[in-house]
Amino acid sequence: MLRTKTCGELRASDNGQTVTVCGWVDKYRDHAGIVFIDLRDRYGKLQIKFDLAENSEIQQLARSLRYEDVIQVTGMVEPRPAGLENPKLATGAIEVLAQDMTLLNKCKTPPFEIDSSNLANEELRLKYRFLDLRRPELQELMILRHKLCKSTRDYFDELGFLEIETPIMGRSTPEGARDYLVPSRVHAGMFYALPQSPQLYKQILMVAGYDRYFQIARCFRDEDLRADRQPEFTQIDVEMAFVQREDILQTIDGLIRRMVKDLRGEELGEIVRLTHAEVMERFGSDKPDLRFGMELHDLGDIATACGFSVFNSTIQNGGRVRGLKADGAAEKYSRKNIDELTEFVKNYGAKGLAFFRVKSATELDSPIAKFFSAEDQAKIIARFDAKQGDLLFCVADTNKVSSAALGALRNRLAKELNLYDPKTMKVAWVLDFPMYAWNEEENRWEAEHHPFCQPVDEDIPLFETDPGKIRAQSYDLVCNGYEAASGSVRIHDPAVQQKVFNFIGITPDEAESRFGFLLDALRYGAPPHAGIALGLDRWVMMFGGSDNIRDVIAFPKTQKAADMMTGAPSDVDARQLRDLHIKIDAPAT
RNA sequence: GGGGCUGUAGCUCAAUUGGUUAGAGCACCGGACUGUCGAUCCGGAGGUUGCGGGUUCGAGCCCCGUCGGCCUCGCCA
Repeated sequence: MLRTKTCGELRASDNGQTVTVCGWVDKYRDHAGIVFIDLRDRYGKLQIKFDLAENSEIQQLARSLRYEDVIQVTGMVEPRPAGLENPKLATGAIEVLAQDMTLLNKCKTPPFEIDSSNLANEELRLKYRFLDLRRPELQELMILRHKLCKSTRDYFDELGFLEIETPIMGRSTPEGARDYLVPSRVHAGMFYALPQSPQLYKQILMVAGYDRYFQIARCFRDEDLRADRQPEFTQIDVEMAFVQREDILQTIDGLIRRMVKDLRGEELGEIVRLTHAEVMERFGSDKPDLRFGMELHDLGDIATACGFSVFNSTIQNGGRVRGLKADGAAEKYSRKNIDELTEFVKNYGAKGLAFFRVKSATELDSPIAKFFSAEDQAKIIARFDAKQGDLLFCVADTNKVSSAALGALRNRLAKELNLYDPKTMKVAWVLDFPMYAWNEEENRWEAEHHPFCQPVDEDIPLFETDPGKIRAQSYDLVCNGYEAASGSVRIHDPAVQQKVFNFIGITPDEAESRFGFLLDALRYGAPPHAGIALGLDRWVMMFGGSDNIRDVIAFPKTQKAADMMTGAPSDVDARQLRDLHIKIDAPAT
């Protein structure tokens, strides 16, 4: 070992010890006769003192140190003079008087300063990820991620789960996200697909008798990125046999409580259970942020009879008029601000955004107030339980658009109005998702969750009459506006599975060719089983208070799925392509 | 595929209505300084304004194209 102590662990009780520490020069303060170096490693920072009177050779070397040089220092732990302790540092009560120093490696002048208070642009930081990862804030997130994995493994191990790895190179199956493909050298023209999730493997593990499985599994989806989506990401993947929905919910409740306990030392509050229909109605989103209220209200009855043609025609056409209330925000939002919000909701398909400032307990102030009778104005105010100074927003549109627009508006307003403490976590289950959704473009029914999800038994007759009403035995766990986990009871009857494939337009031949191995497995004594997968990266974000998934992944990709550090993806040798029987047919640039 | 924001010194930013030699802080280099901790003080060097075209007497600023980054809609069983 090149060191006897780390930079974060020395305290006043270590006074008098001779120690050897290693680390990076975080700061240097050169006073000629005395030089201070703040030495940094991932455990903390430590002040090293170089005193001319003690050793002039080391002193001269110390004066040449620059940011991010790597040094090894041997010296004596000393108390700092009274009044000169640094309360900002855990090691601030002491310093190390250097007796010997080795410059282990010089650092080129860094392209940006390792300083979270003045961040360089992200593109540059991603290119020099090895420098950005030195920031204590990112190191904290990596540590948090490790702890979350450890907590997960401990929890499942204690419950008798087995962590089993599944292949990265698998078979491409239809449905779902676009696959990342790996060409086969041995089988010309054939491809492996990277897993979008280990879904089929874990179900087959259930058939194989591994009734409690989990895996911290890398997943790949070739779709466009978002602030919370990377092309490769990590799931805590779970599956259990001989269980019902309730068993999964309770098992995962336990996991979340364990994580909160282990990472924050806190007891998590209630994990409420809501239905999909309820959250769409109350929050306009299937992943509502429950840290604040600001629920949606329906104005359909008032809209039908009011004098505002936009409202009553929307209702006549089968649409909805709904709205939400921003408490006391009437004066906080100028007409210009509201115009911006109007543009904002247009992104979600809304044609406009009606607003009312509440003038009194019975009167509204708005460009469209004249279309509403005194009676209607009072009704609207009562519906929102509004008071003077509140600001009301309404969207008149299809059910889907009004939900999307108001759901997004709700999140935006809450953020702007600081309606919640970003550190709190509000976790809830969303149950009873619809099983299928009609795909307008492809003119067919599509699985909302995935094709292996078991319908609610009593809804099965609806296949013949009203498939859109069939509820799935699926469940999402939402936290702070993120979809944090998603799962379902699976189909274990091959006949039901065949029926579902058929319903979503996969012919028996196709099902047999694409999913034959699963159907076959189901025919060989498949136990009833259910499972779920948690988005590990998102949980780290939530625990770490980050709103950017790149912060919680050591080597993330940019929005165009590129790695700025390594330059991936890249072209390859002609030889490699020849081996893989591949000819490039890219559009000319 | 669509919408929005963005690119000026190594970094973070500024630069009036299109107008002189594109500035500041930090970093870097040199010097001073024995108790600093965002050290301080003095001095210096540092620019293809992402790239390509256009308009103009004159472009960091306007126009067209292009490349990269970020947010977002679609997409993400």
